[in-house]
Amino acid sequence: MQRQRTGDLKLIQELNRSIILDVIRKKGPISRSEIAKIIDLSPTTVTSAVYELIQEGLVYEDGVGVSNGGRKPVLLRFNPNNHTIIGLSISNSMVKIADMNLEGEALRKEIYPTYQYQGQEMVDHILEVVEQFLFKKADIDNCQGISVITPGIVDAQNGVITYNSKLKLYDVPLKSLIEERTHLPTYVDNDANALVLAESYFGSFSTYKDLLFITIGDGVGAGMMVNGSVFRGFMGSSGEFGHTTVVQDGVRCECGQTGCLENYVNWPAIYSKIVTGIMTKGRDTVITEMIDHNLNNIHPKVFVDAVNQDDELVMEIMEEVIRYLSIAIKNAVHLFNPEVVILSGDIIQNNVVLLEKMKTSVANQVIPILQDKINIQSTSLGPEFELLGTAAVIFHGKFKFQLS
Amino acid sequence: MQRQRTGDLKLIQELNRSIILDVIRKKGPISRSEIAKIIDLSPTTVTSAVYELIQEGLVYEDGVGVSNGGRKPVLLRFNPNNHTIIGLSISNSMVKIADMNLEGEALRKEIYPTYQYQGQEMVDHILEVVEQFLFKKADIDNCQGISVITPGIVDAQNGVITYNSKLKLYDVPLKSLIEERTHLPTYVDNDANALVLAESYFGSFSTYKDLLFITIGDGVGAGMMVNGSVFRGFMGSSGEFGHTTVVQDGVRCECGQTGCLENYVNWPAIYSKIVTGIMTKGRDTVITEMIDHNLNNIHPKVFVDAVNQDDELVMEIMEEVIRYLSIAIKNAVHLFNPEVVILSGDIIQNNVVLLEKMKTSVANQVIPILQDKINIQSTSLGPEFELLGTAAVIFHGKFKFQLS
DNA sequence: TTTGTTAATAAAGGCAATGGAAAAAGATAG
DNA sequence: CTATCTTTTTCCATTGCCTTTATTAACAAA
Repeated sequence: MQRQRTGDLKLIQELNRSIILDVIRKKGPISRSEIAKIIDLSPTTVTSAVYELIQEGLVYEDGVGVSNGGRKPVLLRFNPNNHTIIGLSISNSMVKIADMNLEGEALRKEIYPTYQYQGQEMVDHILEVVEQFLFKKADIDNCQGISVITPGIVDAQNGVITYNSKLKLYDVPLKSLIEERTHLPTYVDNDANALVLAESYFGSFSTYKDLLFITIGDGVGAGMMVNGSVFRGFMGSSGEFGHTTVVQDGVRCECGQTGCLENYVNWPAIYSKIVTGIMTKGRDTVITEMIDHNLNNIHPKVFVDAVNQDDELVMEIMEEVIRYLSIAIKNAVHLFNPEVVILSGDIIQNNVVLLEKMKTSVANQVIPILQDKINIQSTSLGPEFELLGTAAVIFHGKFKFQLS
Repeated sequence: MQRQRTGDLKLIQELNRSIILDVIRKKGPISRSEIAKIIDLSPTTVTSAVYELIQEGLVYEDGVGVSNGGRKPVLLRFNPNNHTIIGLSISNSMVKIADMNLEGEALRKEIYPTYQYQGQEMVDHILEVVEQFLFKKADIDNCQGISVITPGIVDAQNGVITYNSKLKLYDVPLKSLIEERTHLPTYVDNDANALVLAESYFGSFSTYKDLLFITIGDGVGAGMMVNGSVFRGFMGSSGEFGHTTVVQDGVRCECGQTGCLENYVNWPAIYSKIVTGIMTKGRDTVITEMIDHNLNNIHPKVFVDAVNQDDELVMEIMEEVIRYLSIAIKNAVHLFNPEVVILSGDIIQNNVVLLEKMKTSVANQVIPILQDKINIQSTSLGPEFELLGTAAVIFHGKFKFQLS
């Protein structure tokens, strides 16, 4: 049993600073006195906390506001540019590394393919990328640390990649490996967990406290935010959403089971259905033109475009995806009752039709009382979502007060 | 957005007191100096905190321990008997009310049938029961409050029963209704949520921080403990585990869907399968003797006894229950990764066979890395589990430090 | 110019934890 | 049995953070 943190004076201060910084980030520009009113702290305390935050370079004064009948308020803003963070996103196909500010805006970014590396080769590749990147970095001083996110099961506490079958990474202590080489504090987390944090810090869902975040790509994963903090599960393997059973005695999955959601809705599944439609069944579809008769050109974007053109074949395929996905989402909603379900992945981007149909489908399947509360949205993170994920993890670890 | 609590000296004290009380409860009898060592607080702080706890009657000194080479330590114990709590458990068939100490041991207990009451009649019945019970109670002074638990969707924050279809209770503000009449602080919570708390406070699972608690009775519900605190979901409707889809196009459920878990594994389903086996199919089973040829005598205990006698018909039925339940549990485990899944309900009690088979079945269905970590146990709460549930809710609300 | 209001800061006081010293109560070596 | 060392608990002065109560700054309205 990990020891719980006890209370001392430092704890009060940390907590209050964290709350004040949060208010400035979310509601800035804002005056000291308004902060005091909002969170019910004495003006004096706010003043001294803000002084510290300004010293640390996290906050700056930015002119004055309009008077409410007396002295004009001095407006405070969050300053994301005084500290940098290094984000590293590992996916099956590539390694992205970037130097960012505290809002996840990239100052410099590099992308490397994974060269089909697996196991130790992959680990070496990652370490090499980090070292090379740091070598070119001017000021290490303001760097708050390195944040690594990856699919698979991660022990975030110890910074170990426990299990990633596609990259063949088993019990890789990435945190210590990177810290040894760089001497920078390093965080390692699961990608879906990081993305749900990012939605909360940088996205449109900052006011929500119970989120279910679902990514659909080569695999299907989920991240959960519960009572305002990421839920990782006992071994850090929560969110194995892709292996929800949606068909009894369905197709075999590499996990050893049959009928796993993943095999019905991930991109390879959709891709192969499109190909089958075109080649085997000789179906007429707008895709044939869009890809210039080259099947290798079928990418998620093509799928979405076809949906938006109301293509018959693609709509059929999408209906099937929705059918399976909505069963799994429905079950998760019954267990979790999140305030919003956020979908992400290439086939979701700009796909309003899918979102609407999904919402209807889920609403039709849940218990009556939840029916009109179902809220399914697309991710608000934009194209650099992985980087925002890494930034969120480090921001959370460094600047957010947590008891445990 | 509900305002977050800011830090002051009172917060520190509350936190430390709560931690110290917890240590004494779980590890007592224990000396002041050992507490200081365990939680890394200064001995001085422990002494003064313990002084307060003794003043409040929550802790008492109980003799001295063996010396470790110096002065003998004074041993401290948790004193559950100086405060009382009133627990009220509402189920579909009865209302239980009891006067208890802080460990959930009943001093006085009364059980009323529900008389098929529904809606307002039921509410009046509950209020009547509470008033009558309080009327006979000698010392109201030490009473910490009233705790009500009930199936269905509950807004625990505001103490409102949002939705209970069987008792036809919709948006009943029970907390205010009871507080108006009794002037005692009242807590209202969902039964499964309360039971998972009880497992953590009074059961064998106090060291676990991520629990999934499943009740099987007339309905099927789930309570979840996440990072050491109960997870209620956005509207308080988390844990609607009974409406997980386990069969496509299965039997119709009263929720409007088909194939809900509930209809395959709850007691009415099992009961009707037994009756069908005996009456329609003329199956030979030990049950016929056990119930003296009267079908009304078929109770969950009979089912369990038959299982333990390896009765063919009953084993078939149980295998079916396990098949459906394990699908749902498997999905939940993938999403949640709880440290342990706790099963409760009449058909689970003393049913080691079911537990073992369930464990095997779930383990065979989860992703490889989880296979040997699957931990499924029977509830440790004993026959008065509802009362322990009510006690846990009030104990948690009154004596457990929480930030939010 | 006077008066009233809002914003920010300064000084003093309250309070919880802490570290050091001391008291209480034994253990142990000789 | 005495002197010394340990362990446990408590007392006291100190530290540090928040709050209350002025005080100053800056402005609006009359």
